[in-house]
This record gives sequence, structure tokens and C-alpha cells, in this order.
Amino acid sequence: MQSMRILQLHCDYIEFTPVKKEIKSAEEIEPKSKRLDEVVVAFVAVEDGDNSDVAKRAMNEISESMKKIGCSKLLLYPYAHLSSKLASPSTALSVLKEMEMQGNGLEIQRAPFGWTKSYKIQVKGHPLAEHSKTISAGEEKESTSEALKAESKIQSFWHIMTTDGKMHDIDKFNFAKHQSLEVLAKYEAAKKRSVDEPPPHVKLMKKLAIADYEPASDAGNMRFFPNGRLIKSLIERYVTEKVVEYGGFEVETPIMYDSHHPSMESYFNRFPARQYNVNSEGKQLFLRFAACFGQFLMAKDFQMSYRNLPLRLYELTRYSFRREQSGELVGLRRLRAFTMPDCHAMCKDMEQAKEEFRKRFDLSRQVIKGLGLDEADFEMAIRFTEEFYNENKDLIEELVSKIGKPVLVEMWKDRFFYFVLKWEFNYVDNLGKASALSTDQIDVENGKRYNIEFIDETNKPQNPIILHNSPSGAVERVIYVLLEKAAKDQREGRKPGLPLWLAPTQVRVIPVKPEFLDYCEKLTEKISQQDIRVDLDDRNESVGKSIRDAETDWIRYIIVIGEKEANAAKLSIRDRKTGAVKELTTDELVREIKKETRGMPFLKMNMSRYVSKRPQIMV
RNA sequence: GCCUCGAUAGCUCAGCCUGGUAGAGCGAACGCCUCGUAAGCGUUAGGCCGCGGGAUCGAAUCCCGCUCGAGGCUCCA
Repeated sequence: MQSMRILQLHCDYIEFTPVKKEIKSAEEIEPKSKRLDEVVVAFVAVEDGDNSDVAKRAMNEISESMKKIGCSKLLLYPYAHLSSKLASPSTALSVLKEMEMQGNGLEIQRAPFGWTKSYKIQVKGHPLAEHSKTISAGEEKESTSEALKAESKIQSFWHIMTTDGKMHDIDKFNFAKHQSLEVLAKYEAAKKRSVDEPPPHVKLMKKLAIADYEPASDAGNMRFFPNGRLIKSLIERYVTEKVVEYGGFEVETPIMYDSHHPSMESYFNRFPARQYNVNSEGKQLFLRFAACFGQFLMAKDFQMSYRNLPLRLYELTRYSFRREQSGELVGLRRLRAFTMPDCHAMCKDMEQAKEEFRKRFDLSRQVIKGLGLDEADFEMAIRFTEEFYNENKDLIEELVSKIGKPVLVEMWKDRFFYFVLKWEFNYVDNLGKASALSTDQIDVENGKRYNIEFIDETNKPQNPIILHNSPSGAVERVIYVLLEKAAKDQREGRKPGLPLWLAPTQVRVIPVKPEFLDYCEKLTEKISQQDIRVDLDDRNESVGKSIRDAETDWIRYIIVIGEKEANAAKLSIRDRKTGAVKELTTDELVREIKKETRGMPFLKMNMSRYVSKRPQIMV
């Protein structure tokens, strides 16, 4: 079958000079040089049989891909050498002219037809810069991004699965008791929502001096103040501990990769133009958008036996980078640079993969719970191919029944992604936006793609099935969820707060008068030695003011020291959770805090112990 | 990427419509008060009104362009 061939290059510039006529029917033009900057050059070979329908399709394809790379200047460059079944020159020229006329909202130029031209060209370094396609009458084929094409055609069937394993129509399901699930289902299936205010966590992240935008960087790259860094460190440590307990081995892989490395190219074709690119010494590098390929390339170099499986590799990626569309970045919900715990398990067969999948499901639930969320705080979605469902109903129904409430189901007629099964926990925020936290996938494709091998029982090499799990989701997103949850508490009349183990200050000591400072200092030191984050408000402010400041900082325990306490064993402790003042000895207080933070990591205070010594972070 | 909105003191914002000395609260510095569970009092310092251009005798204010940011759409491996 004949088809037009196109090689499309996104260029910094092209400069060409018509040298001499190549064929008799060449266009009559002035042989002048021309230079174009920031342009997409499409080398086009028109084949025998191409017609105006093909011209139209070709232009649609070109303009579509140019939209993706954000360029609207196009140079059509007749280039016979791409084909051996060329159309006649007159047909070719008329097809090219049709393409030029069609426009598609682009600024189009055309290099002269039929001339030998010398040219100088500089092609850009991003993965989508080079792109070839073949357009034929009747069908279309795109050699570099079939997957993308397929994605828009992919057929999904949406359902609700109840804990008894029954599937229900979304339209007929009674959401009365499952409002967040309804939001998620509508969000996913219909993509309908409309709000026009920033989500409440944005104010909170600033007020609590956790994080802020950094205008001197790129959008979606946040700065984290001491409080934010502390909270992130604690979450990171917690998730890592849990993954290591489960059996993960922590590794570290590079954050940038060569775009032209053979293992990268096929990955790119699925997910184009969504990464940061870095040029260095002629290499075109991109910043990783996940830990997958780092770990896959590592596993490829392992000599593995089936006896070594399942093998779990884990990395806390600080950072992963995704160049999300600017309009999609909001506070800490979605970032362009984020910290993703990413754990892969290589399994010898589907049986082992399923077993492992169950373990990781439990791990993820445990981690989410430790982070201060419970089943009521998120909605699960589970996605699978029809084939996988038919063969593995038991596994899917088991997961749903463990969650103990209905979940959203997406079923695909055919496998499009590299996985056959995926679930995720979604948090639905105050504005009805859903975002995924934990997730796990069964990947049946990348073992082969990356040439990862193990030797099976019969001494034959096999590709493992790979599970992709993040037990918590991005660390920044966990903070977003905790703050949104706090905002919800506030809105509904409860006191907002962070889990005690994550609070930058757990206890604050306030003297009634400066003369008690000495006593306060000794007390602060004593509590601090028990691995509790305690600070001292040594400013000469009124007690009322100090209490107020501590309350607006969400500090859980406030100890006021005056005449009475300095001469007695018991302390007056204001517990923010109840709002009441209670009397406890120091040891009793320490025990209470230890009990509530048991099993969770501890880090020392990340600011001066003295409130008067701290800069105000006004953002 | 498209659409909408925004940018004034360290922070949050008023002033802009209707052009004529740059405002408040918080925070900061200094001083007074010496205080018992959510804001004690006073004084002072602090501004290229995002950048560039235009019309005007005169611009924070009106017009044009740009940059940056936010929200929505789309997207979200």
C-alpha cells in the first residue's frame, strides 16, 4: 500500500539554499537562501497513490503533534529520498500545495520543489523533536506513537463493585452513603467539576511555614521551610521503614537518563513531552519521571534465579520530575518535582505475583493508616483488563472485600497499558478533586522490554512479572491530604491539626513571667531528652498572646509555668485536642506522648528551641 | 497549550471605576507594662505601586505589549 512518508523535526533553526534544479518540472523560483527559527521541519515524500485525503490527514497529524510541542511554525520540505515509490512530480507538487493551503492554524512555509538544496539544521533535544510517520489513504499509522493514538481510542467500562464482588452500573448505583465515591466516579468517568478557588491547603502550607512557591524556579517546584522539611523527612523515613520491613531493598538510581538509550525510546513513545530535558556535552538527557527504568536497568544486570524471587527493589525518589501542564499545578497536590517512594517486585509467575500483590495491598493500607488516614478518608479504584478479570476474579474480589466498601471499577476491553491490573487509593478533597495516593500494578510487559531475566526451574531464561507499588504516593501529596483533611475538620467545627508524630513542635513551654525562664529551660531540656520536640516561648509577651500563637501553630501541648508550677510536681498542660487544661507530672506527659507516637519515627526539632531566635516566615 | 483573573511595605490587603502628597492591619526594631490559658500599650523604620512603552501639564490609577503567578479547561504513565 502506498503512503506518504514524513520525517518531522523540531528545530532551533533551519537554513537552506536552492542550488540547482533537480528535475525539469522544478518550480520557477529565485534561488535565495532562507532561514527559519523555532520551526518544525517536515520532510515529505509523496508516494504514488497519495491524494488530497492523504494531504488532509497528514496535516492533521502534523498539526496535532505540533500542538503537543507548542510550536506553530511549519516548513514543508519536499524530500524524495524517503521513498522508492514516489508519486509523479506534478502530483507530488499539487499534494504539497494542498497541504500548504490547508493551514490548520499554522504558519506554513514550503521549500521549493524539484531543487537540489543545501541546508543547515539544528534539531532540538527533546524526545518528541524527532518524529516520523506514514500516512496512507484509508488508514493511518504513526510509527512513533501508536500507543498515544490507541490511548484515545481505548475503551473503558466503568462500574461500582461492592464488597460481595458484584458489579453495578454507575448510573444505577445508590451513592447515598458513599458521597466521596460518587465524586470520584463522576470525576473519573465524566470529568465534570467546577470550582474557582484555591484549595484550602495552599493557605495552610504557607501559614504553618511548611512550603511555598518559588518564583525563581519553574512552576511546580516548591521550597520547603524547616517545618516542611521535617515533616517530609518523617514521612519518608516512615514509608521507607515499612517497605524495608516488608522486604524491600533500598537502592539509588540516577535522576537523568540518555533519551537515545535504546531502553528509553520505547518508554517515551507512550508518554511524550512530559519531562524536563537537559542537554550536556551533546547528550540529550531527561529527568526521570519515575524510578521504574533506573530499577529495571539495575535488575537487568542482576543474575537471578527463580529462587531469588520475588525480588523487591525500593527507592525513595527525591525527585521524580513530570512536566505537568502549568494549569494543572496547584499547591502540593500536583508538582513537577516530587518525592515518590517506588517499590518494584520481580515475580517468577502470575501465582507469585498475585501473592505478592496481596502483601503489598496490606502494606499500603498499613502505611496509609500510619499516616493518619483511614478507610473513610479515601476511595479505591481498581482497573483491569476484561481477560484478567475473568481469570482472577478471586483476587479482585478479595481486595474489594478487604477495603470493606464499594470501589470504582474501570475495565478495559483490551490491554493498552503495560499492566493488567492496577488499584489506587484516591483522596477526594474539599473541592471535589480526586488524587491518587497508594497504588500497585501488575506489569506484564516491561520485564521483556528491559530484558530482565531469571533462570527458572528448568534452567530456561524467563522475564519476570513486575509489580509497581507506591505504598503512600508522593510524599508532598501526603502532606496535601493531611492539610486538606485538617481544613475539612476546621470547616466542620473541629480543631485542625497534624498527627502528633508529624507536628514540628509537639510541646511548647510558656513562662508567665521572665523570672520563670530558668525553670522553663530546665523543663524543656528534660522533655527534649525523651525525644520529644519541645520548644520554649522566651519572648517577653503576655501569656494570652503566647497561647494564641501556640494555638495558631497547631501545637498540641502547651505548658504554662508560673509561681504555682515552679513549686509543685504537677504541670498545667493545655491539650489542644480537648481544649482543656489538665494537671500531669512531666513523666505522665512524656508517657502520654510516647504512647501516641509509638512505632513512628522521631527526628529532633528543626528550628531553634527558643521562639525568640526564629525568623518569622511570612508567606 | 487554551480561557479567566491577578501583581501596591517582609506578609495580608485597601486605594484604581472618577488621574493631582502612598494607606491600614499584622510582622520587625526600640521603649513601657511583668502579665495565669486565643491578640497589653506607645514610638520608629520600612514602597522603582512587576517590567517596558503610549496618550496626558501630570499616572499606582487610562491604553498597548511583556514577564511572572493563580484558578478553570485539557491532562494526570
